[in-house]
Amino acid sequence: MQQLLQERIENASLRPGDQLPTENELAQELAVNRLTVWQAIAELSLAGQLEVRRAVGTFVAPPPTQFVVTLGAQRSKAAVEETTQALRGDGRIAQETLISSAIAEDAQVREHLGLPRHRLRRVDTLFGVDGQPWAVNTYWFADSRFRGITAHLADDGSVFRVCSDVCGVDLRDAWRSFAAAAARPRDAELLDIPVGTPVLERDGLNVDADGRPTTFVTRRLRSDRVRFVLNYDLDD
Amino acid sequence: MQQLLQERIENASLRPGDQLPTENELAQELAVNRLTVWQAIAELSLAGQLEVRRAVGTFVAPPPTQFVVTLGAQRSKAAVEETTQALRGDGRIAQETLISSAIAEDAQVREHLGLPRHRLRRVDTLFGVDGQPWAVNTYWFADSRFRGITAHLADDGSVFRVCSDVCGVDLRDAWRSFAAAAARPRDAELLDIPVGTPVLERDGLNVDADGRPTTFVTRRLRSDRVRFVLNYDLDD
DNA sequence: AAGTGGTCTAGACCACACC
DNA sequence: GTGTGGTCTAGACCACTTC
Repeated sequence: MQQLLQERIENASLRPGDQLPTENELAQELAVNRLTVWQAIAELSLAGQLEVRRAVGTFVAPPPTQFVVTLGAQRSKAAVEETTQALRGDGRIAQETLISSAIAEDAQVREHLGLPRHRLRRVDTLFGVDGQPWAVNTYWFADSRFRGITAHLADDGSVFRVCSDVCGVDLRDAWRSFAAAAARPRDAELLDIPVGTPVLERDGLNVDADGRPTTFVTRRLRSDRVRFVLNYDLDD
Repeated sequence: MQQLLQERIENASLRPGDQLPTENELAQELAVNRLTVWQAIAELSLAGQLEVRRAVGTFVAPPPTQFVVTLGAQRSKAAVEETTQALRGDGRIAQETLISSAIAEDAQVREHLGLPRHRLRRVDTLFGVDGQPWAVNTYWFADSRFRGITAHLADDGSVFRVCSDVCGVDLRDAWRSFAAAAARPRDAELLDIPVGTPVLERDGLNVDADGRPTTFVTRRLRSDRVRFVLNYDLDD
């Protein structure tokens, strides 16, 4: 029934922005319970096909308009922070605010960083653009190397900027990885999206000027906001 | 209540693989309705934190073990099909099967391909590894350039292989883009996942030997299966 | 105040995995 | 057969937006 309802809604040839009948109307027309209608709509909403505005109505969602971040394919320097730069060039205001900073432990991060004897610090931040939440970031690094960084981050939450300007450590990218994931309850709250909504997870390892692994970063970006592009050089 | 329930489950210090109490037990213990329990579990399941085995029980999901596909950062030739190659090197059997092939239209695809006067063909395939579904692929190209391709695809669903071996067109990558998306009902059915589950969407434009845009490809990959890595050269 | 979606209860039946 | 999760109904109350 739920599936049938979804197909009906899909095939109703509605255009983006169109409003659906209310849940009560749909329930009556199709002779099903309103909860059933609600569940069908909730699924399509999670799938990004419908936009539910509480106390207003349910609408066909417009296709997402994502901001495109171009990845440096060849550069190794200065690729760090390219998102912020690109946004600035687009006339937007990017801001990173500190959420938490604490000593923590994670086996996988340790493996990436390769610092068996160091205490690790985990710093969480929220990245926003024009006042809207875009990403939750988690930074990992040896506490000893950036001692006292938390105080600075309270003023300026941009971790890489503090690493560079305050601590004098120049970072460059070693690698980055991309995957899709579901928003966990904590992500969901910070990003203002329902639990389970897709997020784009971008992990990365940064090394210092001597090539030693220094920071490991996980960003979880709202999938409706960002897309990454990798351009290939065609003149080989 | 639902949120409270989720927090309880999260903080219950359960290890991956542990089984939760049954829905009836949870409902009774917490004095809520079983439907409420079910909804809370369904959300955490969508978020990838729980694994529900129908008629068996609900378990704490193990962290995903994703296959890592390394992106060529510098190459422009032969990067096409690198996933298949990497899988083969890993001893896995990759297979692509034709789902549909038809003349179709899409404004955005047309913009990418830049072929205003050609009829476009859309080919859909399912990419599987070791018998498991991994991705749904959608290929777009000028029908005239690959006329009669459908018959060949019925035998060998690997579109790029047919383009090269049968049609004699050598493709290379111009760009690729990465985003997270939610599985639509059709994706969900083919990939054997619930609607709304995160998928990794990888679009790409391929050009022929002369650099002319030739095929546009969208892959939607199961997020629990694949992750892409971009390595940076460090010797500059 | 009226109407919308969000959540919850109580109860029922079903499909499925496992023994 | 037994117990699991999956779905559905009927009815209720709530929070929120809009007028």
